[in-house]
Amino acid sequence: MNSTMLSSTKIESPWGSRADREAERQIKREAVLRTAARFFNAQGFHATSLEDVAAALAVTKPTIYHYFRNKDEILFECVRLGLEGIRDAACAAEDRGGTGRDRLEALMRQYAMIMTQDFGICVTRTSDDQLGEQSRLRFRELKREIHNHLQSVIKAGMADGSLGNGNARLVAFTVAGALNWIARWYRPDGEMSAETVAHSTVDTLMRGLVPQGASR
Amino acid sequence: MNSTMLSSTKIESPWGSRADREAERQIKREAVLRTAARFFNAQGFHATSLEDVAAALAVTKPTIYHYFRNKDEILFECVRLGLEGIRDAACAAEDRGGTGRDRLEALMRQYAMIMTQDFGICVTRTSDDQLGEQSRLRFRELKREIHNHLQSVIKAGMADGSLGNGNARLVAFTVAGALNWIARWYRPDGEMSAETVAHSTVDTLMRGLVPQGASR
DNA sequence: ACGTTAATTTACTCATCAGTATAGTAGTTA
DNA sequence: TAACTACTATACTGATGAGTAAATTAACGT
Repeated sequence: MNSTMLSSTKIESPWGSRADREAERQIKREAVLRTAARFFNAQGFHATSLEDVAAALAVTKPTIYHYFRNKDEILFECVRLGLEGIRDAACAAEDRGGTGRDRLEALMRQYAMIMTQDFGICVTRTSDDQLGEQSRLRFRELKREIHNHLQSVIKAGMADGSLGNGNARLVAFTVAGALNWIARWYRPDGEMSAETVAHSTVDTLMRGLVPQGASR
Repeated sequence: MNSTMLSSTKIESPWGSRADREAERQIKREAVLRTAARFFNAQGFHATSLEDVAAALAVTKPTIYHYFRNKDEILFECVRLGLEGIRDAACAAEDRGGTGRDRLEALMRQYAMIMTQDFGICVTRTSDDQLGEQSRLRFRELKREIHNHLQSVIKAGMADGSLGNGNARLVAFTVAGALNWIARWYRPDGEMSAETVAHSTVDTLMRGLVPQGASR
């Protein structure tokens, strides 16, 4: 390539070095988070040292500290990604129209799917005592937000008659428990696909254990 | 009291010093376990030092080591008590007669109740990476045993028609998730009694979310 | 070429906490 | 009273791991 072929003023690349760098940085941050989440899920938060994470990425610990303030921030970002995924699914479900039951079903399916993924699993396995004071508050805030969405969709369904009546708060906990628990037992390398698990779990919750149409 | 009233050979007390001591020892062991379980539940296992536990009992760390080999043994004993409670409830439910559905309902109620208590909460909050190699195996063993009981009662109900058909393994996970989750949100000082929560959660699982008698 | 900034390393510090060595005390037995 | 055992405390060791200081290299803009 001959430089005479270019005009004197160099064309600003849309992938200018500034943005490039920033993108690189984000990619690296994400890699750290994903790796960390997998370690946390496999060995637990406290049993995972940042040296483990660094080694898995073939770098050293201070490199990680170049991207994150501390271990707490890493854990929080992991659970944030998981929780925001669920929250977004909840918002999408609410906007989607249909009966309360339809919306709840969509929400639960999405929720269940996230529970089979790295950051979703991390959410269920993280208890707030593992986070620092600030993160703990935001963690609780996000969880409460999701619980409120869930509860409100359930209430809507009870109101429009598409769901049976009951204590919406308690029903929400029951649903959340069943869905969250997926993260504890599901193995991606097992026989069932995530979709099958999600579908089937939602179905069980919706229809209950007693035979359909059974008197009571 | 006059010693001449007693025959020359002293009567061996059933509360002889030997047995007395042993009983004292058990009481102290239990106090340690209960205190430890509460700390574990409130702050997490790793965030709880044995000095914390000792201080709460107004003794020092080496005293605890006089009753337990190590921290791992303490955690394991806590979860063992919780898990054996559930297992015993499962066995009792199986022996109790009635349809599969009746037995499942009894089992779930008991299970739910245990999930509102110290050692039961400890079970749900403990992940096996927190235990040593040996304890981890026994922990998993006990959990599997419970899962098997649960699954077999569900299968029995499906077979005798008192429960709707489905994938028993997956249904068992759904049930276990909803029940285990109680330990995460239930607060004894809240509005609902443990009995109410247990009853209501079981009811939701049994009847499902859709209105009864709904077509589909 | 030159200074600046991002990225990464080696080699540390520092705190925490599980677990122990050792010694002292109280009650029991002979 | 002497020896023994159970129990508890003081004062330590040792390992682990979070987080940092400082030096090094690579990349970029001017």
